Amino acid sequence: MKKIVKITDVAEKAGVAKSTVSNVLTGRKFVSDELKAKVMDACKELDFHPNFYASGLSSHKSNIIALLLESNEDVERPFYRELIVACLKEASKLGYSLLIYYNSDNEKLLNTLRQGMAPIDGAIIMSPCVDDKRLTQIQSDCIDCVIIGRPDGEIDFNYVDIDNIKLVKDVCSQLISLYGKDVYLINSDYSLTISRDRAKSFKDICAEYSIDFGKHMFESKLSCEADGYEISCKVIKKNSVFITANGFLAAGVYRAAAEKGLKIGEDVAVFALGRSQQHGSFKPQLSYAEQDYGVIGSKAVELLINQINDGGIKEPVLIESKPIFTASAKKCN
Amino acid sequence: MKKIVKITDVAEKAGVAKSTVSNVLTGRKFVSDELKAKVMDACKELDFHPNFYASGLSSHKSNIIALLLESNEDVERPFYRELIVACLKEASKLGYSLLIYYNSDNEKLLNTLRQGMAPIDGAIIMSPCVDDKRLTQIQSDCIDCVIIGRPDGEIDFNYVDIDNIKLVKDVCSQLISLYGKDVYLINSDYSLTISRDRAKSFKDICAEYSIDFGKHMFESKLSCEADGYEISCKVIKKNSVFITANGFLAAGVYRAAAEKGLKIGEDVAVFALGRSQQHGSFKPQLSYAEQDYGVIGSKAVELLINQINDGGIKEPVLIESKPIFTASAKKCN
DNA sequence: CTGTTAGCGCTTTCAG
DNA sequence: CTGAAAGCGCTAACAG
Repeated sequence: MKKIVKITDVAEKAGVAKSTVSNVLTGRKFVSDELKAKVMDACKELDFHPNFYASGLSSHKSNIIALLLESNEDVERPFYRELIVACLKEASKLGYSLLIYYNSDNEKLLNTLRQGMAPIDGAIIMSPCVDDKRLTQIQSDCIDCVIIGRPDGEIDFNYVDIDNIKLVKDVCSQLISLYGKDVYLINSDYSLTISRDRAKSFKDICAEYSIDFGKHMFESKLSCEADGYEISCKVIKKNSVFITANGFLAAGVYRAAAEKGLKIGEDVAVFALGRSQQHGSFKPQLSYAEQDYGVIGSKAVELLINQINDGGIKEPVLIESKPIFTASAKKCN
Repeated sequence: MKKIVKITDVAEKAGVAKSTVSNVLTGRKFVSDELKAKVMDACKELDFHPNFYASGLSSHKSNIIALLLESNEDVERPFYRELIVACLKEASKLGYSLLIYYNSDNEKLLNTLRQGMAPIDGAIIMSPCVDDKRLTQIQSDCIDCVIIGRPDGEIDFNYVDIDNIKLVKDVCSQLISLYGKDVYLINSDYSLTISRDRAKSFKDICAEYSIDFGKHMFESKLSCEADGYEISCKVIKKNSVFITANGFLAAGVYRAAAEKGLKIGEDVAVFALGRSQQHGSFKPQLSYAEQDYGVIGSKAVELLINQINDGGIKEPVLIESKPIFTASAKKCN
């Protein structure tokens, strides 16, 4: 075991003060070029490398950011793979390493956010991880955080989210212009902020086109095929348009249409906003919103590191997603 | 900013010694259940959480392992995505978090391995990252490491690698039994340990089947299509078998066969050991070795954490890969 | 700019 | 088990 060379040794070797060495290394105070060179030389000669824990203990800086993933999420999903790699690339571009916490129990996960509990300067939190009460509680002495997915309620965090409002608006306008005004939104559970965003946007559209919002918007707590079927059965007719929260609900619409002898794409248009099922298995192919998960990750990292450096600037980022119109809305092509 | 609660506060609250609190928390010394309970209660009440840097400074334990990726590697490749996720899952299963270093310059990357330079208990190193001289040099006061890919030379590190010896042996035997003994290995650069492993294995096969190793094994420094073409042109005939280091070389063999009017799969068999090109573009489809990158990652993590806990046990792990025989070796099906 | 000094919060040791 | 005290290696504050 080699003797550990410390800052004192360097100072001695270079013939300067210990604090000067520290100042050179951290760059926090001005040091003349001459002394700087001396110090650097001594560092090289002695093969000195600062101790991470010691400098962290006094400076509380690690150049590491964390990505917090809840244990109940399946990191095998392509979404996570993309997200992780994007965060990694962006972080390293900005001079940070990426520490991933996963699968530890969620309370521990959140404790990680307290000052000094983990070797991190900031953290990116996947939204399902956010237990609102607990976060609010921790928030007081918390490190910098960025949330992926819009946080619920009044929590004062920066976040990156899909621009659901714009997506619903764009998709609706497009479909209405081609199929007419008999458009329905089959939404998911209202407890999700995403559902409320979609509803809000749809309400605006309804106002614009004089559509009766109350009769054209449905909430499906379970977001299952059966719900999609049941809901659409009641209203489906030629030239109906269904915008569903996900593929399961869309599958229900497909069944309803088949039963009524309506052809998807020709007579009825279907569009799924979220991806929760193999879209490939739909016949005709299901229209959907394409998300660039990589952008979400890199934006989140960028935002976080800005926040770490510049202090508390809060400016949420919304990522546009791209509607892909396929055979299930063929008039759009 | 809330007052930071420290171990002293807990001790006071619980009415015990500071050192007792530490002993309870670290579990290094026996403490009676009664006191333990008192301490735990006090921790809860005061919402105490140990400071990472401070405990690291004295204990040098972080429960974090690192994955070191060289900057010149493209983490977008599926291989890395799989590897990262597999490491993450395995690490968290064993109670560790995963810190990924990427894109910093390689010297810094390696310095990370020194004791106390980074908040990590061990590291997994992707093999291309290993500058042998430097590693040997660092090795003396280095944290626990596992290398993915067999390290070159006499470096005393644990590693996880593909079982190239077995792969070549299996593929050769299979092909020889169906196409005959006119089998050729078009190998890549001998400076790679993987090439030497393949050659070694092929030599054994040659001995077993009385094949002239010198005339049946070729080294291609560039591993390009042109090399594959040139080399195979000289020897190709009906019932020849070509085992190539990668898809580029295989492409050359395809061209040579086409020129001689030999049908791939029927008259000539081709098998690519490594994946370095879109195998999908080959007609007929190219046979290849399928690797489970996830297994590589999780084995590496397992090995590393064993090493961290049990000390210096060194037992390299070889991962079997699975030959996939497609149309380019159709007799095998 | 120097040089000293006082921490950072925890672990460890050692005598009681 | 307690209690005091000595570090871990660095940063930061302050008087010179």
